[in-house]
Amino acid sequence: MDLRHLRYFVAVAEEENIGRAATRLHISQPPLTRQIQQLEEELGVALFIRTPRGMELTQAGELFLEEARNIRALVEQATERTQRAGQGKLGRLDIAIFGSAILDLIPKLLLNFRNRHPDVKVVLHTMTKAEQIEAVRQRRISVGFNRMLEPLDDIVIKQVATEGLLVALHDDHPLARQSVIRFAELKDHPMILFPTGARPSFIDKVIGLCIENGFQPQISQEVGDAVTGVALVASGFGICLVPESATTLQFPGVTYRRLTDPPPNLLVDLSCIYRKGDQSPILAAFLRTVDDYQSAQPGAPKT
Amino acid sequence: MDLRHLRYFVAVAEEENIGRAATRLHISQPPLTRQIQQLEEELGVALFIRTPRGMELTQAGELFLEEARNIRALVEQATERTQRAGQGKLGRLDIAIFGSAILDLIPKLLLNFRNRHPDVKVVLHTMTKAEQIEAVRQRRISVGFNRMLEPLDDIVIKQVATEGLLVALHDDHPLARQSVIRFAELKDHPMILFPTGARPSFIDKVIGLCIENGFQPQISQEVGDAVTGVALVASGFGICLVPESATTLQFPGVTYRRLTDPPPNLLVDLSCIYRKGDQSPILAAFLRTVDDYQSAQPGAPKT
DNA sequence: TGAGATCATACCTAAGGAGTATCGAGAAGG
DNA sequence: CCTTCTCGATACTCCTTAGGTATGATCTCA
Repeated sequence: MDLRHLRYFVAVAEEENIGRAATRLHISQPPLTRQIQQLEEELGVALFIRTPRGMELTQAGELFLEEARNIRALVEQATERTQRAGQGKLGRLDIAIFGSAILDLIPKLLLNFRNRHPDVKVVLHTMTKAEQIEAVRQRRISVGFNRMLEPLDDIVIKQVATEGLLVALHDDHPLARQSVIRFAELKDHPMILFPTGARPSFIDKVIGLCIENGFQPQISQEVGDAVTGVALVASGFGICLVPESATTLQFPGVTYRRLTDPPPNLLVDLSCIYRKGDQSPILAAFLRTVDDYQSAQPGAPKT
Repeated sequence: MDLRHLRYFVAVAEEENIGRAATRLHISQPPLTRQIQQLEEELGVALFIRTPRGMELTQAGELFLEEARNIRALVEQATERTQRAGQGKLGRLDIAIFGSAILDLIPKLLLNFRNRHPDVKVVLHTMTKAEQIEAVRQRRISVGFNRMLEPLDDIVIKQVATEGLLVALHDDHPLARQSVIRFAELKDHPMILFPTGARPSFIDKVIGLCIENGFQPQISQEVGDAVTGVALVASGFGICLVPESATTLQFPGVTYRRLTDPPPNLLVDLSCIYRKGDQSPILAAFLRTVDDYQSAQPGAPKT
């Protein structure tokens, strides 16, 4: 049996007349007669009763008509859904984020993407950098977001944004009286550092900056992520260097101050990674969303 | 697209290797390659990623695999169900019966039929003789049961059984003391007759017999069916001639007596009618059940 | 009885599915 | 590092079979 047989059968059943059905199918009558005979022979069942006035469905034929319509609808739906999936409009996208970096940019990106592709299910996973790389390799996730990534053979790193560094201070902290602060002034103030774990990371950036400015940081506490760090600032544990996006966190008693040093050194990146050679149309659509978002932003990227 | 495409696609998806899939499908590798390409081209979607080790489904491919399996299962189910319908094992059978003649034989026939064809839905309709003939012509019913049918061009009459006549009497009735009764003895005893309405019918048979035996029946009451007639006998309205099968009705105060006259005249038929040329396999199966039932009965048919 | 439908049959053409042979690209192994 | 193996893709041929035209067989209806 063939989908053609079903199409022809439905036409004949609806027209109750082979000639008219043939016209409707844009073929001539004899081949249609033969296709119907063939179908009946294959099923071993009479689907029609031939009358002098045309073709009349048998009971079995009526049943088969229902089924045939069902099948044809299912086929149509399958092609349509598959095409949508092929255009990245239907399916699932697994994204990994790190600790607390979900602060500003990433929620906006996700929102954009979901508006454009409402039928793609976005699943978020929290992973460390090493876990993300492993998960991308094993295809458990399609995209991972992280900072300070180092080049790898099988993984593409796409810079999404660069952010400046701010100092988070308690309102009562002496430096909080200054509207701007030079990095060197941070010397001797107890400092909260993050994240613990995977190297190289934001923590190394901060320590490096301290050494460049001629001092060893006085470590008050090491914590897992920016949220915890800022929470400790609120409790008076010390100061904490954070990326700009952390200002979304408004803790009572915490103020953020800009650093006056020339920016090149004071920038930290946010990038995403994905498997080199990944052809997934959903990934492609997501990366397109990222690009579009960047070009819509004024102070943004360097692709 | 074609069911062949689906079959091939599923095989390749399952084997993850065109060569192996081709072997499984009993074709060679190149045509399979082309069919898959064709399918992808028609859908406008890459279903597989070609790797040096074989074929790997894309996300769209995975979706399409599900759909394809669905469709194939549905096709299989459709052919199977249609074949069963063609053998009269699946579907619906509309049967008409008259008034109260459902007394003995018909329930047994229906029970037999339902045991053999559990997936055929039997729908019973109560109709008069004329309604049955009309309904058979219009195909609202497939079979009708009735008595004393007269030949028609477009309808087949199949005799199902012949039954003798009995007299239903009240226990107190003088004739009830005799173990057997001659028909002529019924003279002058008030008689309940049925059915009213459509002619010719059982009532005419009874009146005919009275006249043959030299008397006009003394009509006490005309009623619609045997059940009502016997109920009136119980209430002392008179005697009532009924077919044998009415003995299933056991009313308090009612006894049945055999008539001693030679039988040929005292027989009444039960027949079924169906449309001449009706090819329905369900009808055929039902008629087969009737035949089998008759040949299983000792004192039965004359086909 | 003849005209008009309707489905079935006979025969031809050509589209396309399947086969064989072969290529090209990676992966594996000495 | 080069050979060999595996896998999918391509080129070309063959033959099945869907579709076309012409015609036949029935039945209805005027």
